[in-house]
Amino acid sequence: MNKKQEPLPQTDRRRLPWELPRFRNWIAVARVHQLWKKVFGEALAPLGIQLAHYDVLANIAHHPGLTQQALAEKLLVGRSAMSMLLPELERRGLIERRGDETDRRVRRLWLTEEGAGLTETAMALHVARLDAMMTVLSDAECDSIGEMMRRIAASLEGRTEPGA
Amino acid sequence: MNKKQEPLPQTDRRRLPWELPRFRNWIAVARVHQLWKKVFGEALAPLGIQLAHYDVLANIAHHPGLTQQALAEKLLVGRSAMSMLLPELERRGLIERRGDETDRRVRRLWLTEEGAGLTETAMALHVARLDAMMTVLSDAECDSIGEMMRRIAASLEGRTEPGA
DNA sequence: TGCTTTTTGTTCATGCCTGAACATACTCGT
DNA sequence: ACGAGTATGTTCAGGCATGAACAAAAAGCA
Repeated sequence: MNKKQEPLPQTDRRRLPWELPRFRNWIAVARVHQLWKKVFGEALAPLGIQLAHYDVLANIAHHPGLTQQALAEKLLVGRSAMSMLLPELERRGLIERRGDETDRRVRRLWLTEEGAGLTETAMALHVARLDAMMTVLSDAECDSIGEMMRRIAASLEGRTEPGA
Repeated sequence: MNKKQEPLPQTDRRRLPWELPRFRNWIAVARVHQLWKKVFGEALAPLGIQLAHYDVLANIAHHPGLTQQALAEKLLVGRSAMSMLLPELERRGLIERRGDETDRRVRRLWLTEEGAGLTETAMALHVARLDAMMTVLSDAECDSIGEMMRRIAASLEGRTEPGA
């Protein structure tokens, strides 16, 4: 209507939320998480596994014998994702799936010896990279982030403190 | 070798990093971000768009006329992702791609009137949801998260402070 | 000017994830 | 013991991402 090169007045920049603190701060969180996934994913490549594989292996290491369902919940993905991912890890000899003896529906997950070794290496790498990333924070700052994030997670999952 | 039900001694839990503060704290960050994507993605569904679409629209609103390349960098994705996503948004009449007059390689991105309206609605929803999520934080806490995250992002991107 | 290098965007094969539909197996009430 | 309801895992079609190969256009340089 008015100018030719800029077809619309476009959204009024002063109305945009980029200047709201909460908005800007959240953008920073999202950006860091995305960057981290990129960086750590690349660091993991020499080990021959990907981020999704690592998450699976690390969780089995932490909770040996857990079911596919429980693993999917921990990873915040659907069960079908596990049905597609796990056979590959099993084929590579990193994990073992064996049926539960009392409930023949479930398949419980265990690391093989090779899988446990790889997982330990990968987790050491994980910790090293995290330490490197967090050199810009003091221990207290890092802890305060964790504490606040756990508070937010509780609120997001609907489980607000019983006292409220 | 030893027991039958648990084939391996499994990784020694005391050696696992889940008890390291930095590890645990980072897990919380990752979890919150994933939860948020789930929650906000569902909130966006009634508007007929998905998270990836919203990110595109909001960034065009913030930087009207930016190129596909610049947009991809802001979103931390490859250029090809834009080549596949944008035609759909264009077909739905939400954005407009027009060639630059002086550089005939680039295609600059603009919101249509309809796209601008939808984006404004979606961003209002975004802000509302963020406010709801962050009620468990004080303004100062929220700001401190943002400040620390920007510090981490700078370190991750390799651009440490010139003073160091 | 003319050649090489770089930049921008597209296409294609591939991969992980989703959500619905399904088969199997357990559970609970009667 | 039986049947309805529920839970676990698998399959499949579809969607968004990647990364390499490609075409077109611009920029650098002799």
